[in-house]
Amino acid sequence: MTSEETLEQFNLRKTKIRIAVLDSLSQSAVAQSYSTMQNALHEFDRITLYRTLLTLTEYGLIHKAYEENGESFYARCFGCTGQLHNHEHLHLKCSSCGGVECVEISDQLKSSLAQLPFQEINISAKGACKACASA
Amino acid sequence: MTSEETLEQFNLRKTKIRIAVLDSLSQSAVAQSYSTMQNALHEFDRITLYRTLLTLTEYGLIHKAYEENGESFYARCFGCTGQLHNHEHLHLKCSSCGGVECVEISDQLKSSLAQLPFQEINISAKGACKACASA
DNA sequence: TAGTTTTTGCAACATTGTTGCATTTGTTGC
DNA sequence: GCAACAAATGCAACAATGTTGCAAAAACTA
Repeated sequence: MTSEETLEQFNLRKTKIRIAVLDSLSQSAVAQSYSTMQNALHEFDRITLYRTLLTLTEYGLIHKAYEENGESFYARCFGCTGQLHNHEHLHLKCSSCGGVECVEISDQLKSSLAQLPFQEINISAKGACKACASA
Repeated sequence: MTSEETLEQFNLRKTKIRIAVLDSLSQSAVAQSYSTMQNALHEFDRITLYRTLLTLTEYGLIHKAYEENGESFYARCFGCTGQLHNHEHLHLKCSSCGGVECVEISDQLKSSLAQLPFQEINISAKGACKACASA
């Protein structure tokens, strides 16, 4: 599904920056930081980018995958809604390239997590991402 | 062990703010945010607080337990060094009082995590902390 | 295409992170 | 306790991000 179709499905206006952000995150293997996106989308105002990220997060189209030292990394969200996120993965911050990758987790780990009496469980880790590990 | 003795053990100078920060975090059941500490320790300069947190983190006396929306929460660190942290717990952000609590995790979950080929594995969750759950 | 609603871009300000530097404080040897 | 040295503090200054208000522009609807 194209970014335009996705926005239409959620009854969101198809503006240039929303399409650009969704396109960019959809094509990216890793989650992107605010500053990275700001550089890539420098034709747009930074406040507009900020508000676009808020809106897309609110509707569950993207989510903040990782946050470190005040830097936020956003990823395209599939199978999530504004309320419920698909947490069948962990967020791996690559020690080599600095990118943030979503990694599937084992069934054993999933069942262990399912027993916890908490919501919004989030696992992050550091190591080598797929691209850097195979390089 | 008192905060003064701890600082001595690590060959760190026993300054007022270091003792105040260690005392505050040692007595606190939950991790404290930068702004909370800034308010509590307003007789000290905010840059000094910032550098104190850096130094104590570097020596493994405290650690950044949780980070959300640019707000960092610090906790007293026991059984950790600058290099290796004791990650036998998860960080629970209380939906009610906003505090961050360290919660012990099950052996099953520990063994699941031990199988992951990553370092610095960190789990955070949202729910009711001990104090708020029993209230 | 005109009218309505939403979004954008800009100004403005708050908070946090960060560095340089002069002053103050902690520590050590006498 | 005091002098001397090293380290830490407090302040100025600036960068990045977060956040709100508002007029202009763009997207949608009839």
